[in-house]
Amino acid sequence: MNPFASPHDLTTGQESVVFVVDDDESVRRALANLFQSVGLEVQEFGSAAELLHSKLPDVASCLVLDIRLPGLSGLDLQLELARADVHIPIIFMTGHGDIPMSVRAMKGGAIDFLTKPFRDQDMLDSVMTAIKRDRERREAEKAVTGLREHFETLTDREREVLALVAAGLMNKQIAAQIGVAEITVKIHRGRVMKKMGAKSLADLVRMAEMIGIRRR
Amino acid sequence: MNPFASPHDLTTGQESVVFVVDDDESVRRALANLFQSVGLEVQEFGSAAELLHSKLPDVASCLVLDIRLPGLSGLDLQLELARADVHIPIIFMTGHGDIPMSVRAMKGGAIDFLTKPFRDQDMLDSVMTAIKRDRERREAEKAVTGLREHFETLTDREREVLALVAAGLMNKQIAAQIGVAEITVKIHRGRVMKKMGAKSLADLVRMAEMIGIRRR
DNA sequence: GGGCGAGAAACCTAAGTATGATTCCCCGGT
DNA sequence: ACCGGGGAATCATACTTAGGTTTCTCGCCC
Repeated sequence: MNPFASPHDLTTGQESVVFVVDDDESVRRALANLFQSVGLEVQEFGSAAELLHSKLPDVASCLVLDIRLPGLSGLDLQLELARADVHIPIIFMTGHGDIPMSVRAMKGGAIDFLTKPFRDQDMLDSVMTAIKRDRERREAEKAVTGLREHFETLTDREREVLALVAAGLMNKQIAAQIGVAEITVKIHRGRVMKKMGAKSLADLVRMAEMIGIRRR
Repeated sequence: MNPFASPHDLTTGQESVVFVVDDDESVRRALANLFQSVGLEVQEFGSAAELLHSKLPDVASCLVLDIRLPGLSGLDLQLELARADVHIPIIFMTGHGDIPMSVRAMKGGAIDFLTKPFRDQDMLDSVMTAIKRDRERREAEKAVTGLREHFETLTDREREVLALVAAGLMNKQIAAQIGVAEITVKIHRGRVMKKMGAKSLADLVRMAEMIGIRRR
């Protein structure tokens, strides 16, 4: 073992993990070696259940799955993850797949569907693409989550005002619409800006867009 | 022929066309009948070149392609269309395809990849999905195009001011940044609002987002 | 009592409009 | 080559409206 080994991905300069799910240990080992050779961290699983029951680290990652697995198949696992709202990119491998399978996998959002035997480089390319996509998705998600947290701290009235402000109404119009004095709208509005951490109205409008606020 | 035949899709209530590209005329006729039976308009082509050289109508539509075609293959055509920035949804059919082909097609954005023989209903489902997606894409595109047209009428200065306004700067800050008096900024700003047809600052910010305006 | 909503008064800043004027530059006509 | 017009940018003055903050006061309800 290399004492200088790092948990960080030397290729991308950021932490990332590849989850390998295959019932054949020799295949898992071979893939693990391949990924480790380019500085990627690897976790191995022998079945879909094993992966579903483990707690996945919160870093950019991807799944490398055999289609045929004991218990849940790779495609079943893909469906389960989607149902659980887990959007980790998936790369499928198969020795005996068919076209409908590959189409189903790709429609389900898979990054790639490789037929064995495949070239190591093809697998690496797909994994790199997958991890890059996951990193981007995580960043986007993080931004929205942060906004939503701030949004949670708003009172009902403040949310109402936010929606109308984002819709472009003037304070007096908002006041008429919700039946309060204009000064009250100003106070709510000021609180909304502070709570949301918006530095300008433009900022606030963009935030409202991101968390999908619209007037009913 | 039904004298009450309409150019409008009876199923979706909106005009739409299916382009069928296959070198086998009997296949084309069969597909055309299938699509017409549910009220879809159909145009047939014997080769990729035929389709590329014809002017496609500007309505929600999709492509049904055989992978194997004389001249450009279905996959080549997909690539050509993407290069030409034509984003019409594609459904592939094949009698002798393989997994890498289907994966390539799906990665290229295909809606589906059907192996012959397929059930009529599967084809219809895919076509309906494709047309729905195209209609949505067209609507989104139309909105952005309209905005861009308005944006084109702005002078350089006005665009500069728009970018800074959308970034949330105050008039005085914008004035300092571009080295003019605050009153001048106000004038530009007013013109921007008028030319863009924005009814409020919130409106303008959303427009700027849509056409991808950001401060350098 | 404390959080929340509402609001009055006072005050200040920011934004928007109207009018008029100046300068620069390009374009077309003579 | 000379002249006039028009668009664009700039700015001043003068006002009006909108937005925002602070302080204090109520009323409500858990």
